[in-house]
Amino acid sequence: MIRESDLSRYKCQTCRDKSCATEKLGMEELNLINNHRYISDIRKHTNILNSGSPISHIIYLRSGFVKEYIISKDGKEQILQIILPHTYLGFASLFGDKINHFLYSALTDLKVCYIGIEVFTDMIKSNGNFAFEILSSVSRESLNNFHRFINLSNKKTFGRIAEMLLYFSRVVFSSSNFQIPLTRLEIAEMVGTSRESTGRVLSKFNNEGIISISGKKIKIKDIRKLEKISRLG
Amino acid sequence: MIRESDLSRYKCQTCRDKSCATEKLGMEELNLINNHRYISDIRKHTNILNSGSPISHIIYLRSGFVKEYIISKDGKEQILQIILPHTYLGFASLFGDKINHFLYSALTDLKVCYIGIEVFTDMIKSNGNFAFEILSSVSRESLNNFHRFINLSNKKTFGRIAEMLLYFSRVVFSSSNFQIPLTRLEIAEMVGTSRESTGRVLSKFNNEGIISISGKKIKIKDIRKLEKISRLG
DNA sequence: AAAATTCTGTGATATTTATCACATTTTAAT
DNA sequence: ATTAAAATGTGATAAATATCACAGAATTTT
Repeated sequence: MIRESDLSRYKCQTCRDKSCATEKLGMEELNLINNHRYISDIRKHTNILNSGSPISHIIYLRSGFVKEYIISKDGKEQILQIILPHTYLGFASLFGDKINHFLYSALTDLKVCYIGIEVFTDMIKSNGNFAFEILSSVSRESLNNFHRFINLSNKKTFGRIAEMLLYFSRVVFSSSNFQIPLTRLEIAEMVGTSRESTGRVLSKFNNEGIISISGKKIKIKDIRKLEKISRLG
Repeated sequence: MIRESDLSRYKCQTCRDKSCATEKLGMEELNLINNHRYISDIRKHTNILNSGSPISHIIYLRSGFVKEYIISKDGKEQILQIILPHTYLGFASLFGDKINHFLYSALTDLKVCYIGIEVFTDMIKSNGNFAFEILSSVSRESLNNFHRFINLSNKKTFGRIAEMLLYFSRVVFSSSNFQIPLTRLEIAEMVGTSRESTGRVLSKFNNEGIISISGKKIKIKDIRKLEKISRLG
């Protein structure tokens, strides 16, 4: 781990405009963060945070994708969301009991920054506007997650897979052509079906010309049809 | 609707200690709220807020129960949570787009207070500690909801009904003996099954001596067994 | 108190989807 | 390059649960 304040590259200013919660921060505050962070590279498949561990740092994801998940009592993984670049990790837990409630694992190689939580808690208490911004972003995000989850749970397998494809195409990659960083089993864990069903539905979509898929490379060919399937539930 | 500041009963002080988000407020702030609220009585089955409407007031629930729900594209209701007395309604939406995202309907007769949202936004911006309190309470609550939801979705019908019973017994009524303010259909909408399955499972629990049920009156007789069923999924 | 509406229970049936078992392919490790 | 391990596809089967149809209760309205 490298003390970032010594380096000239990767200043926080570089990340500020990427629509993260800190985009409304002033220069002084940005410098404060800049002086209290550590950068780190994390390799694919590494476990980042464990459930139940106390939180000492917020993790800012500079590049790469992370899965947030839990393990249910019967040992199955349930993926809750994919954390995207220029987003924070573990923010929501910060204001509750300061215990991390989920598991995080790197889906790809990552570049991250660790920022001590005191930096944030101090700024929140001293800067009302910043507090309000954070409050907005936390509640918006949790509302989004909740909605996505409700949506999923009202759908049958076909609708779920369709929605997952739209999610990756729109939210994660902003492209109809992408390489999904998940195995079939992980997709299943994300939408709440079995590995086999996931594969079957994906093949069916492929045969019907809705998508073309080869391994993890996916191309969405008929987004209207996919939207329709997703709507039907 | 009655301007409450004219009355001496029902001052905000009365509600302060009921473990709501405002329990850490000072006297001045409490008075501010006190001077900017309206009380209202709402009858059972009344719709309180519609999805999509802009939020102008936070609603503090002084007594009674409210269901928070959405209507999915195929017209089915999905109950998200039961709002308990001495809790706020619509708080989470306040900090995002200020649009209400859910539907709210009175399960029982209610006593509520309407408080203009500016009162809260002003206090948040001027009082960092209050902002932090609100932040904590909002994220804790949304985390709870999320967890409850994830838990449910990992279970089969038996487990879901068991969990629902435990939820009412522990969280809502703090008693093993209660009258559930929901129809069978609403229970089904809450746990994500069909009306018929709900009834069947409830009868089965009754026949096995785990609960005794007659209409909406429920008594939990074997909580250990219920917990076990809920755990198994 | 009667009528109307809503709610509930029950059996039969259809649908959906998980599970199992095994062959094949792909990816990672030595 | 070879071996080992992980991931994927496919058919057969079983399990879970929704749906339908209707009768009887309970609740609300007039």
